[in-house]
Amino acid sequence: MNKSKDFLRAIVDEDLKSGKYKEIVTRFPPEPNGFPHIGHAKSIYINFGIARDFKGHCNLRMDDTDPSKEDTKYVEALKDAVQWLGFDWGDNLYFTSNYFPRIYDYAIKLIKMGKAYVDSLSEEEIRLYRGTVTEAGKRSKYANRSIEENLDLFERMKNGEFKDGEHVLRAKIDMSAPNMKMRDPLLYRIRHAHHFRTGDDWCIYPMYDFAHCLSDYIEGVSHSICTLEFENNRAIYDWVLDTLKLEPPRPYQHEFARLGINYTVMSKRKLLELVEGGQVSGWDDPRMPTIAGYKRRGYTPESILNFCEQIGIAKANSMVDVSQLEFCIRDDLNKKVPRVMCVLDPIKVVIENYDRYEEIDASYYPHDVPKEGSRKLPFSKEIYIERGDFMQNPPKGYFRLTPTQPVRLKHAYIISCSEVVKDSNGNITEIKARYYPESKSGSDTSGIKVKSAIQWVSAKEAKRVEVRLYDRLFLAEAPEGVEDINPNSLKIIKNALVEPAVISEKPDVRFQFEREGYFYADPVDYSDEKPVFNKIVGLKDSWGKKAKSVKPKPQSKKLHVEGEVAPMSEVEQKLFDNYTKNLGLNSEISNTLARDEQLSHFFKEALCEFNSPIGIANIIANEVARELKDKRVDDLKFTPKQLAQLVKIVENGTISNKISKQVFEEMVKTGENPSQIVQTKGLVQISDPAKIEPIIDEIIAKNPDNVAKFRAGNTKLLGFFVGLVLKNTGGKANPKVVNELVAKKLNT
RNA sequence: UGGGGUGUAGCCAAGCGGUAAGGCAACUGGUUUUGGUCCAGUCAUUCAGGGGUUCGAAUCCCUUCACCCCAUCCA
Repeated sequence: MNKSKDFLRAIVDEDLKSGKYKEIVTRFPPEPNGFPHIGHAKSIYINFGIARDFKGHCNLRMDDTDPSKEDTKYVEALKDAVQWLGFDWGDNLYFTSNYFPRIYDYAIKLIKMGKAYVDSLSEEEIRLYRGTVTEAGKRSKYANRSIEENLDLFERMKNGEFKDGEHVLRAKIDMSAPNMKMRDPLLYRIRHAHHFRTGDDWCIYPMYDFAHCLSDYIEGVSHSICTLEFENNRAIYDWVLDTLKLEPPRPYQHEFARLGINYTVMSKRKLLELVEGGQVSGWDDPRMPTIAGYKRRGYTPESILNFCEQIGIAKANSMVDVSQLEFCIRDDLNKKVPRVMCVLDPIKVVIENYDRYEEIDASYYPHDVPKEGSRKLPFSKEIYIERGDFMQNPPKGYFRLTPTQPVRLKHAYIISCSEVVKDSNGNITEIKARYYPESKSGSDTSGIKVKSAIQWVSAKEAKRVEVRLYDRLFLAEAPEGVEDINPNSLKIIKNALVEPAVISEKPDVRFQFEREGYFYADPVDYSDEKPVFNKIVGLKDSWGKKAKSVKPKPQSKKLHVEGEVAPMSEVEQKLFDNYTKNLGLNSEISNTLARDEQLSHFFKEALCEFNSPIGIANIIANEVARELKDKRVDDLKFTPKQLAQLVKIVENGTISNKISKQVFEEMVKTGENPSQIVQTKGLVQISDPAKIEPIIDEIIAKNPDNVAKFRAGNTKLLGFFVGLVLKNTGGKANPKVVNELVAKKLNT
């Protein structure tokens, strides 16, 4: 119930409450230049999910401002992905190219405002003029063209009078801005290319930074959610919208960390490399982290959505473990999918004492899956079992068939091994076995206990199928490129054997091959003549894990280097010395104050009002410093004098230190006098034990569990009780007194 | 290096001055005709490091460190 919201939802919630927006509008804005991957799924889930949760809507917008890379086939793939994941954009499918005329008009407006100019520097020069991260850039000599000239040139750019690269339109912002993105960003470039939607109507195209914010605005988007690498672009986003003085409400950009999953790559470039290099069969290769890949592999949309839900949304760059995804698909399929039997690596078993043929009625689902359904399972003298399910010299803990250990054939009888037939090389070619007639599944009266039940298929009735086993595409946890590729990521088994029910089923159905994993009929290569199954994911395998030796993970202890602190100036040093030697401040506080001119000045003034250096210094170095982080002293609503008064009433015991923070907050907001605030809010400290004790008694009575825990030695809980008492008194109880009383009462 | 961000367990991730949520992974044990599922339990004396403020700090202040993003006429 009390589920915590992610930071984006918290922002949306706030914006709705404050009345900033009437309706929440988000958008999923991919560039149609490649196939969507699971990172897009996260973005889709966030944008459509937030819209759904707040009863707004989400637009699907193709960000098609670069005609050289985009294509209709990608817009189809993108639409497919959104639909497959179960989201609906309704009528809200848009293209940035729809807005080209309006974006052009906005550009004209900027030119007329003197905020944009046509630059005729070469590409090379523009880069040079931009400067570097540490050096300011310099403005182009074309920046001071007249508005008329700019208008004329821009129109002629649009009319196709110039070649690619001859001119660009740039925003006139600041060539020395510390944010590189703000150094007169390009707004339009000339590109004589055929656009897949607007054809040859345009030969100038807006850049992302100009088109995106305006498209959002045009569509009435409220929250423009994108990934972290656009943080620096937010300044332009705001600049364009603000400079144009567009009628509110306008959209704001918020960034989250893109999805990374280990043992795979997620960038379009690297994905394309795999496709073009032939490392995979295409964008929909079941090993690809593309939506098309997962779809073909047999992942369900529910499992992907659930994965997106589980990984959360935050701003920390992170890499999610694939096992989290694998859990999601197993978890989903476990509840849904029929169990059938398949033998991947067959070895023949001849049941010497069985000469009949029967069809066993076998349930598709285990007892714990509440679904109905069964099929006829043919059983006969000759069957196949998995080669790995028999061992002549088994290790300890082996549960399957051995010369001395019987095993159950799932849904059928218990058998035991009577003879092992080998070829001249010593390889096992056949197992002779005997069955126990009274051990039939469901009516077992044999009394034989087995440790395991294994899958099998009847030799005559079994069907041959191709099974494709997939492993991770890369060997490295954070692969760089093809050099890290896993050469064994695909293993094809041409002649696996399945029970007949498997291929009589209709396509697009998933199975669990019992004890093996989940499988999906390949939607591309499957045919009646040649059935092909993709392994979606294996079952958890605690035996296989145990059998393999587990490698211990090396744990490195974090080492830390102490960095160098910048030296103080002479003035600062003098102040510092004065603070420590004459006023008795500790070095940390002295340091903070001495190094900040605003703080030291504030301190000096406050001291004139009330001479308590330590008290005043503490609150300035802590609380005032916080307020001054994004403000200047002149913008503060309270004065040094008022601050000194605050310290005074703390020191004379009128209010507690805790309450002083509350009073301070109020001073920040209103600039009122501290004593006034204390009076109107009734914040005077309660130190009388007689008033506090009954509250403590009540709380102790209400929390017997925690009292017991405390008495059992969990002394951390003292804070819990103190907190409750303080909460109960509105923070007014004297915490020192409360601490003492609580400790006393709990210990008796 | 200037600017913008981020550091909570092996991996994600809540937390916003008062008992360190949850999921994955891992590990016990139980159930089981899947070595699956399910169930019960274990798994952070501590939040990148160091200091400070406070009765009390993952949360506030100072400082150091590490990592990511920005110098495409890509998005």
